[in-house]
Amino acid sequence: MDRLTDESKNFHHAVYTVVSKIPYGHVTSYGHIAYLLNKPQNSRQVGSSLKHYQYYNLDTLPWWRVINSVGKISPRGNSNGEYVQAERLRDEGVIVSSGHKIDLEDFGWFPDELDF
DNA sequence: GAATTGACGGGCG
DNA sequence: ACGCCCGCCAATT
Repeated sequence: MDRLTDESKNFHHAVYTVVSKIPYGHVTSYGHIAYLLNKPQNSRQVGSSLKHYQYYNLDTLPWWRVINSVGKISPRGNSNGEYVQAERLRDEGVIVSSGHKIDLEDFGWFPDELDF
C-alpha cells in the first residue's frame, strides 16, 4: 500500500512540516500550503498527503487546521471525517458554522513565506 | 498502461 | 452565495 516515488515522499514530508506550523486555533488552505511549497498547482496533492498521514500520524499532525480556499471543511467521500474535523476545530476555539464554514478573516493563517 | 478519482482552485454566469 | 466547468497531477483502479 505504500508504493511511492522519492519525489512524492518528499512532498508528503514537506506538507507535514508546513501543517505542523499552523498555529493552534487557526486554519489555512490546501492551496496555500501548495503555494508555500512553491508548487501552486499541487493543491489536490496536499489533500492526498493528509489522507496518507491519517493512518499513523493522527495525533501529532494537526490535519484538522487545513480547509479549502473558500473557508469550508472539505467533504470526504463516504466518511464522517468532515464532522470529526469540525469538532476538533471547535475544541480549540474556532467558530465553525452549521454549514461547516469558518471566517478566514478571524481564523486564517496565510503567511507569504515559510520562516525556518 | 489507459482511464478514473479526488480532504483542490479559480473563473464565470 | 451558489453551482458548473475546466485545469491540474499523483494515486488508484
